[in-house]
Amino acid sequence: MKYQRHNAIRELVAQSLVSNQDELRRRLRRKGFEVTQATLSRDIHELRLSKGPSGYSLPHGSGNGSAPVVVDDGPPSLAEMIESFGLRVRQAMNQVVVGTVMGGAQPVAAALDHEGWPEVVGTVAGDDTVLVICPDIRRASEVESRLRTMLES
Amino acid sequence: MKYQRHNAIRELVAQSLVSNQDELRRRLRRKGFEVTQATLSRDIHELRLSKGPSGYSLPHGSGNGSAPVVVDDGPPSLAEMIESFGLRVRQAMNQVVVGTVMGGAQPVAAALDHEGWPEVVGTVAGDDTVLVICPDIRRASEVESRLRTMLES
DNA sequence: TGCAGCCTTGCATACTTATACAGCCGTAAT
DNA sequence: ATTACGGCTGTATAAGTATGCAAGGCTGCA
Repeated sequence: MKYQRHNAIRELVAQSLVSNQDELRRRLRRKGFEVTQATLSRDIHELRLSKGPSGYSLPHGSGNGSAPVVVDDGPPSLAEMIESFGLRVRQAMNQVVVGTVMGGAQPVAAALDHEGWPEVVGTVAGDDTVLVICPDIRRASEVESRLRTMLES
Repeated sequence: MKYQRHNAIRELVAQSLVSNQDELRRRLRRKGFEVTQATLSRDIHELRLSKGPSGYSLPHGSGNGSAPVVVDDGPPSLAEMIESFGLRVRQAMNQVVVGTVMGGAQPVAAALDHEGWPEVVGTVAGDDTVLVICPDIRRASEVESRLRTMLES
């Protein structure tokens, strides 16, 4: 019976607005499926539905609503990156330019972004150059010297 | 302060797995935003995030579950691009940095170029960052607020 | 027939999210 | 300065969702 119920749920969710599990329960009952909220919670989990501002919806694409993103825990330390790939660091106005070995810009920029420094507004990476944008000249100096320290360590 | 918090939330949700509002609260605290779960509930509502098997995620396309059937008219507008891919907008001197989801920088920059704004001297796109160069600080502010409006819509 | 293993479900309850309400703060009009 | 209003927030709590546990029902095997 479970799979028929799953189909009914998919259908209801696709065609109409279902705001919560109790509403879903009542609607299913009208169709002859009589189960409790607990079961629906499990069904929804199995069907990988997601809940947004407009009620429940089917998983996106063929996979699912949101890609399997990596959990935020083990940062590849910026210092290591700079040490491995960095070649030079220079400041220009509110910008800092980091030269790296060929292909090193991307990972360095990513590590820098990951660091989340407030002095960094954003980074743009080419092949061997990372452009770091800072809010102003003072903070660019700040960033420059910090990066330079890593480079020279 | 609310607006910056929204940016931070978008970013966290795009880049990592956020399973619930309390986890979000703890992560935001590390970044300097100290608010309660109630506020986050409201933020999430305003940002129209949805929650699925893999945590919270950004709105899909321009709408969510219920797609407002739209006719395909010409090239996607900048506003749509920003809405789909944009995560944050910040100004630094005469530059504006637009953070996007991975891979979103290129299309956003293209749409921005296509727009032909006189306040935009040029754009450079990385993987997830667009650097917009403006003639001066005043016009950068102009551009920033315009983009921010699109982002917050 | 009796038993073991597995699946599905309901109940009770823990956990998570939303919201009514009130306080605070800044702005604009008086 | 005073008052009125509106936005943002925290507190307390209601509303909604997930899950440990145990019961009941299959199936396959001795």
